[in-house]
Amino acid sequence: MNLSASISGLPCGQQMPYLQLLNKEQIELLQRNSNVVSYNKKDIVFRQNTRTSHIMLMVSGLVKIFKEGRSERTVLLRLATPGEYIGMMSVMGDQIHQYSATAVELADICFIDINAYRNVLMENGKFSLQLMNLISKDGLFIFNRLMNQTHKQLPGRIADVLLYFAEQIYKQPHFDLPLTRRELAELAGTTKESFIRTLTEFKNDKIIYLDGSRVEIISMDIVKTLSELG
Amino acid sequence: MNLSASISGLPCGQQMPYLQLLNKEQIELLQRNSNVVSYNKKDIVFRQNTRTSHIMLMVSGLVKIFKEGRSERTVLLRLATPGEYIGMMSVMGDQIHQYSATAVELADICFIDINAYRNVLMENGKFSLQLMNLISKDGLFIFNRLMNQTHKQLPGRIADVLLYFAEQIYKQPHFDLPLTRRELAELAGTTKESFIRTLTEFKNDKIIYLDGSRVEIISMDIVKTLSELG
DNA sequence: CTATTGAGATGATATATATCATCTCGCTTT
DNA sequence: AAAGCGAGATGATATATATCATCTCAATAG
Repeated sequence: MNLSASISGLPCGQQMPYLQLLNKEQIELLQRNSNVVSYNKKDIVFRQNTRTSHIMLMVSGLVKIFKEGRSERTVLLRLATPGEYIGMMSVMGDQIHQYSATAVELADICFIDINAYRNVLMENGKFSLQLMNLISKDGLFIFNRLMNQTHKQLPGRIADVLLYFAEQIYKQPHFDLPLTRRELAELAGTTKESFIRTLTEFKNDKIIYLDGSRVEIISMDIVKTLSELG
Repeated sequence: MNLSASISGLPCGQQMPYLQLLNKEQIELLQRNSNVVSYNKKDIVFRQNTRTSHIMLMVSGLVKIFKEGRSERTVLLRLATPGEYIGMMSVMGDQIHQYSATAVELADICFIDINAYRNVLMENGKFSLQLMNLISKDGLFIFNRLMNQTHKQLPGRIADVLLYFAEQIYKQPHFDLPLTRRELAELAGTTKESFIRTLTEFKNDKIIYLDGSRVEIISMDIVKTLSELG
């Protein structure tokens, strides 16, 4: 855990999904066994191949989840936003983190003791089923992203990245990219150079407005078509 | 559901994972609400984009799970063997099958009523946690496969396919491939031609013995090295 | 205040692998 | 028995994108 991360006594508050399915005792149990940790930009939250220690829930900020391979090859799987669990699949799977996470911007993350959480799961079937639903959806999502990477070519993948920010992260067609070109390339499954080139083409073709990290999608239709045609 | 599939009255028997965590009533509830269906080679078990209807558990045989894209592009995700659930992530996720499944060889599959199964999950926390563990592992597995496809080049991916059969499916270095070259290519994320070429190179380099569908891995070390180097 | 570093950008070139075109062989169909 | 068909195999060619090489510019460091 990074030294610059600071521990605050705040409870996890309202960010936990399906909180309404828990009773008072269960909520209190979780709150007694959780605390919020703040991470500065670029701080490491957890590292691939380390043991899982807590359930982690995003309270605020933005965190990138990525898989690091030998020799620089890293794949950016997704960005996590407030209200999302991170590393849940590894916690529930084989207890070893299968990917790493670092803060993209100032982020507060709620750490919940695994045993307390498991106890709640054990005695609350509805909550448990909903968590299963979340894990499954999360799996299917990353899944689709990787499938697209494998079988779409560049323009389609770049379009996917733009749609990801517009639809999933910022929920509007104008936004500032929170990542470097290199990271964006890792998200699209390509190289920095190829990413830049293709994005520049989009700009020249007036599909998007582009200035530094500022992006404005001019023709959402064309972006969607590019994504669909692959 | 395919016409040539025949329904037998047999219960799912001993194939269900973590059966020992269930009590007598729970086992009986599941057995009353399940039946085994047989599928012949090439029969469709379920089709992508259809609604999920049952929990499905492999009793015997071999089934391929794949994603079909427009224009022939299909990706073979994995093969399912006895004791494995199929389509579980979709059932627990958004209730729409995200991929298709067909029998590769004669297969018996146990269909369990979703509601009965959910009831058991709701009242049995330990069983529920184990299922979460299975779903998570399944997700992590397919992840790794797709990641490898995205970031390894051909020889590494072909080596992965050989290791998949040797280690996961048949658990021995000599086996008969149950799939056509085209399907194997879909499993490796490449084309039939490229797959054949690379496999032939392996043969010429005496890394494997190859005759039709018969494969014998001569140098497991080299195959593993190829897989690791990507 | 100069020097260094890293991000962004763009052109030239290399290369892995897809695509296209055949050919054979065994099997099913008529 | 002839004809058609799909799987496997192999060569020739095309092409998307990675790689390598520069250049600029702004930010950070000494």
